Amino acid sequence: MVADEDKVFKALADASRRQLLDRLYAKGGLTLGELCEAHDMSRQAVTKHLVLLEAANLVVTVKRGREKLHYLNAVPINEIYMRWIGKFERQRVQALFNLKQALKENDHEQA
Amino acid sequence: MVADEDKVFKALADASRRQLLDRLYAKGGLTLGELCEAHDMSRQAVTKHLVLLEAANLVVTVKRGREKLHYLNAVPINEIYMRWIGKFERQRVQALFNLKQALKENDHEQA
DNA sequence: TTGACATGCAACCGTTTGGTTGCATATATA
DNA sequence: TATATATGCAACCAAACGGTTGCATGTCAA
Repeated sequence: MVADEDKVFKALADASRRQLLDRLYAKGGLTLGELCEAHDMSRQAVTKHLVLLEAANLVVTVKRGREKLHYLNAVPINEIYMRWIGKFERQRVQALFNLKQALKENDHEQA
Repeated sequence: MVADEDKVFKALADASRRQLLDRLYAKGGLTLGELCEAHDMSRQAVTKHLVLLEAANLVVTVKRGREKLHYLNAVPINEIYMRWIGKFERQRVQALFNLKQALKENDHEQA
């Protein structure tokens, strides 16, 4: 589970891969060739990115004849949100308050 | 803005850095030394991680004497959620539906 | 069957990353 | 002032990353 989480974070760490997800968000079922068209790199580079996205379960594929259709799977993103980002988000206002409070206390200590 | 987004994603890509954020979430105002205690690496390694977290604006620091106090800043996480993850999250159910639909259509084509 | 098309696999390569060690600097305290 | 403590800076290194090129495999269509 934690290993999967790490895969997802690492998969999201690259701008090209986030772009691929954006494209699959806009339109599912694209082939490798179609995904390559919009990216300024070799087909093999795109393939490598897609392999990582698949490993992180962010992309699901279906083979149709000699083509491979790609679909976005947002579930892992949801999971990360639920068990990680949401925690910070829910505490955002509180954390800001704590920070300001700490800075204020620090001011007093230095004064 | 996009460059910042990239910094945040890259900062979150490392498990050690996420751990540091977790610790600062649990308790703010920790010094570098205190942050090092729980991690099985050299102080300088932790420093490097904190530098990246600061550059991504995920951690804010205050110097107090010879100590440096670290605080979590969840704002960038919130921004990423707002303008990136939320998009996918909102479409999650719809995307699953689309995927199933596509698989069904694919079945029909192959049959 | 033959040729074109879509994808897969593997070797290679420069750069970035995550870590180390050694030394320098700044601050607190006896 | 002298010494211990907390942090900063820089050089170095192995491994991972993001990309390339070349070739192999599988599938459609004439």
